[in-house]
Amino acid sequence: MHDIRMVREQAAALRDGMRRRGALDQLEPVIARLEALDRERRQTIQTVEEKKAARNAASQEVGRRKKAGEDASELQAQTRTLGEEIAGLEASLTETEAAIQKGLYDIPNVTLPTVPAGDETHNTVVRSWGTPRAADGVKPHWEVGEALKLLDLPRGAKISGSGFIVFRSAGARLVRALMNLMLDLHTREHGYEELWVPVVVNRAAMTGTGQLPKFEEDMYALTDDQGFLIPTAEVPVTNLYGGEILDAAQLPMALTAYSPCFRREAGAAGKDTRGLLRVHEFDKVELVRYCRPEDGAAQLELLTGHAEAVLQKLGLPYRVVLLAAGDTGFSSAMTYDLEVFAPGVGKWLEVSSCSVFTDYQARRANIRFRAAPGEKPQFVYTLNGSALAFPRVIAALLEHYQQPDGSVVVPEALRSYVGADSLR
RNA sequence: GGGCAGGUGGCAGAGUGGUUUAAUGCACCGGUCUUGAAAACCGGCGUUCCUGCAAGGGAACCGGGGGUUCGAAUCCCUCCCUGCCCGCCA
Repeated sequence: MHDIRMVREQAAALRDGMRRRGALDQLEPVIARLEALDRERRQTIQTVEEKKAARNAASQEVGRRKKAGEDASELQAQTRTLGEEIAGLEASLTETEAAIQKGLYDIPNVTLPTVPAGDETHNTVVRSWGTPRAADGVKPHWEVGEALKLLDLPRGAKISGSGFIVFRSAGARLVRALMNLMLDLHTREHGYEELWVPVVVNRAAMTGTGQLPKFEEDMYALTDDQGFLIPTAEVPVTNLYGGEILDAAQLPMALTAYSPCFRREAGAAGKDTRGLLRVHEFDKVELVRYCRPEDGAAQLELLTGHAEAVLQKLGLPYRVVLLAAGDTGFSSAMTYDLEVFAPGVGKWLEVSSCSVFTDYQARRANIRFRAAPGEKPQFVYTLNGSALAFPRVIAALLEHYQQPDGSVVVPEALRSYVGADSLR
């Protein structure tokens, strides 16, 4: 969420940001309305506060007279009228502020200057690592997975629905191995604190990271109780310090958590539905960082490197894509996608999305820090990235390391975790 | 799920309708004193919003929301959370 002051004082930069996302035409009415609402709000506040000051003074006078045994009924009646006027003005103020809030929720973050303008055709590959394997003869992961009895897709669909995966035997162990490999790497070598968090969160948390109110239809909601299943550990982890003021010494903060992730994928029916490419429940290790504003860009490079390190450990060829403004997520100011090559399906698969949100999320979740004692609190910058999402990594492993005899070689770094050199 | 007790500033902790601009202590910051430090003393000590070039002025905030009243931390309703007891349970 933007500060209304952004609309008031930096309207040109805001409009330019929306233009770079290709969203200005759509959002211009929202911005114009916000400008009007802001003027209206401030005017109402002035009036209401004058009346409140008058009421406060009058009420005190009533108290004084009563104490002195004098009559105050006339003054009381006047003050009552004042109170009624205040109530009316405050009701309209509440409406105005709700409208402002709603408008602000509709405006995405402004991307950093280094982000190319335009739609996804302007995404740029900034670097790549490893050599993609030639596609010939490589079977798609769902075929290998079923042949080696690592996956049981039909039974997953039976007990839960399509898009819910059952892993079994070495496949199940592979999931656990990936979790341990990634968490060990991030905690031991990258300095992250490990968290284990609830997968059910409340509406406030979902709003803090920006999933709500705009993307409610993509979330699984509990019916008998309030609450949502998290679509990513970003939600509980980023909101961990919501409403708090941190000490400067705590920054940068680096947190990591494994969690299952639940996504309805509304509107994505029929797209990449085979195998592990797009599922409703999957596992992921997430990285979250909080930092000072001046460190935002550097911290994004650092975080992206931590996600890349997992792919390098696994020996999977990948590329780093800088998303253009129009393809950058709603709350994000700059995003790198990590795409791993899966020769069986012949596609680059997105296994991570690393973003810096500037103060956009922090303002929503109200996460601040005090740079020095006595200074005013300011919003932190938040960052996050998957490192990594499991299913597509598993798909890439089953395809990239596939052998002519149908077996799959386990990459070195994973062997002690899986307890085998190859899956056969 | 039922009952009881609570939720006040960074922390502790007063305050049950009107000089409360929320006492007091601790912590923290500045100063005096000191060679330096400690102690002592003096001063400061929150967040948000509106207004103003500024100095300043004003408003709101005692778990959230609503109500009663001229006036609410204080009374009422409701929700949330914490602790304890009972019940249930992996």
